[in-house]
Amino acid sequence: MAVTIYDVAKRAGVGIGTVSRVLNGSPQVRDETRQRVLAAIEELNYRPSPIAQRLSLRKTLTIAVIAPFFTRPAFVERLRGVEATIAESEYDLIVYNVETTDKRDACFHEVPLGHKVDGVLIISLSPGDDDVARWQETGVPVVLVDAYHPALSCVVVDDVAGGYMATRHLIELGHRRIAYISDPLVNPFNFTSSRDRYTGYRQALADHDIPFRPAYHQQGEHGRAQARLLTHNLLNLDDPPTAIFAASDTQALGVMEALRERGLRAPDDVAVIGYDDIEVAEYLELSTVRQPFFKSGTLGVELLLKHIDDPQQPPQHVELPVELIARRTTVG
Amino acid sequence: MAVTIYDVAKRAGVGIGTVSRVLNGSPQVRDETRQRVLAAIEELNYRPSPIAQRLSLRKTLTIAVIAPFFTRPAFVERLRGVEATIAESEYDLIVYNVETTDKRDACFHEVPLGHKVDGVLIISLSPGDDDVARWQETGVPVVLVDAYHPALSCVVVDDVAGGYMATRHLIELGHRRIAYISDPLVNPFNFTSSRDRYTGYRQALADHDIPFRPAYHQQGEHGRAQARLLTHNLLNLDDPPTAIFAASDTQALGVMEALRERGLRAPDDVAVIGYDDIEVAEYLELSTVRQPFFKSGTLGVELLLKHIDDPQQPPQHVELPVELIARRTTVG
DNA sequence: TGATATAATGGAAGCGCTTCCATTTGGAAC
DNA sequence: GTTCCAAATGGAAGCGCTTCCATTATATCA
Repeated sequence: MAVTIYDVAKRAGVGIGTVSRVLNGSPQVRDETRQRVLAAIEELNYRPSPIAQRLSLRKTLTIAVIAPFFTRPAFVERLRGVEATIAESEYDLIVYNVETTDKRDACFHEVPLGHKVDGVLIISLSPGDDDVARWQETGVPVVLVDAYHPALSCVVVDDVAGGYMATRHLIELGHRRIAYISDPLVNPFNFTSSRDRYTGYRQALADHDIPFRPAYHQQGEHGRAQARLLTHNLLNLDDPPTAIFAASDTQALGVMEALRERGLRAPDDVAVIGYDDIEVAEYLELSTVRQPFFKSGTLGVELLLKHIDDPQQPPQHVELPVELIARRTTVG
Repeated sequence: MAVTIYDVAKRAGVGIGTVSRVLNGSPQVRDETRQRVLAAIEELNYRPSPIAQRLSLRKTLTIAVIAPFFTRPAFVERLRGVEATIAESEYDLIVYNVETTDKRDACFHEVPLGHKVDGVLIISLSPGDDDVARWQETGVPVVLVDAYHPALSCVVVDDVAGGYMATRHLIELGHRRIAYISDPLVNPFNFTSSRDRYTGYRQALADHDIPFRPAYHQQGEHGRAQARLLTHNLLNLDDPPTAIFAASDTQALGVMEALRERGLRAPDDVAVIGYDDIEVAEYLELSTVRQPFFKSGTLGVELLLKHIDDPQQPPQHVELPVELIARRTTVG
């Protein structure tokens, strides 16, 4: 059926060991022999079986990415970075999309144990100590992107600084009544970014002697629709905010939608700033905090490959900078 | 090191054949024996090696998806459908992102030949006859989503009908000067959707006795920025269009941007309709043509699995319906 | 020219499974 | 207690590689 190394060996009149050596670029093959083998490979259109190689090498040569694709719009950009880096390596990329906590738990349990992959990259999902302990035992390296655990290599952005930046930006524009709309700070997926940005928000307020008003922090399920409702809550207050910081651009869209429904405009009536700098933010002239998605993906893979090469490698924590992008919805 | 089937066999006091039978749910194992084996598996926390299974079974149990992730925003939704369906099967999903023609050619050449996958799903990329012929020889089934080839199973939407629908919608609103902005009809990736929608556009015009004006068809590289420039071209005409049909929502954003720059509004000054119904279209109240992305992904995988199960399966061509979504930018 | 070191080569063993075939076991029927 | 058949089981072979070790060819030196 398929051409094997034996066929090539026979055709070239050599042993299979020699063919293997040629395949793997071993220097100890006479040049003339190498040519003969190469010719046989060519003539038979031979391709070594990756499965057999992997069994023999005791490596899977594949890396898994576990991510909540779709609950986070910016995910694609990160995945793109991941794919680009893996494509340059000898590894294959296999992906698991997590949209429910059940699937997450299943992935956390099975993926690193299944002898299926040499390493795991987890995006935006925070494992528990028990998960991490279990993974350590298997010896399969795990790297986190946009999530944190002290025992694992992580690539994060400084969301506290980002939250601070966005809030300070609004303060510097003269706002004092500043609201924050976010995902639930405590949520089943344990997404931490909303929480960190909240911390930055609170710090900025404190540093500028603006008292925090609990009613100005509205949390609800991620998404535009929910953010719209939360915004209406805010605008119904006796003392509505003059500026709203949304924990993501998607949510900022919901804010804008609510404003539109009330005939209000940004920034004149209410200033709005989002987070992520997703594709449409520029078109909408939405102020935001940009984070380096692509870069975080490439960096995550690079760290993971390092851990695969050298399992002794101590965990490394990389923090990527965020950048304030001031556009019309805050500065007019 | 790792626990193997031999360890389990020894522990359970049975032969490896029996362990394998238990693993694969063979009925011919005495119940008491099965319990003993199961217990041993549990105690040793054994997981069979997928690699060894695959080598033995002569199957890779993996499926490749080749797609231009990022040049097409709606891709994520399709990938989501693909992942969801594969996750229910015993297969793994490995992804290749194609952003250049070189990478595409490399993928087209190597992926189906490499003994790496049992099947290939290609999204939005049209292979040539030579590619297809080569694939047929290898016996690895290939299914196309959002692309077409007579010899392959395909899942497509009726883009001609979609283009027709959008154009007729504008005509019914009283427009006669209707422009079309699209990707280059002839392009290195051989994307066909712009071309098909163009065909629909031309047909609708013809059916309603509206002469086609070449200047009303503007083509340029995909993307918002380019569409914006093309729109300015249109608006600079002596006789500018009163309605613009953009081949994608992304491009429609560029159209809207250009209108905004000129102080024009949709639909009063110029009506605008896009294509795809991407996430933000609703927020922007953009009229558009919706296509079932998720469904196309699931269907593509289902077809592929069928071909893997039965290689004799003749190619099947599925056409999914599109739907006109009329919103503010056309109907006010 | 022969002895010896070195480079090149062949191929068995082993990676961890599945499966087939031979063998054993357990009962049913007498 | 036998006989016989079906069910249950053990384990060798084989999947297609890599690698190690033994062997052979080639080169070097005296």
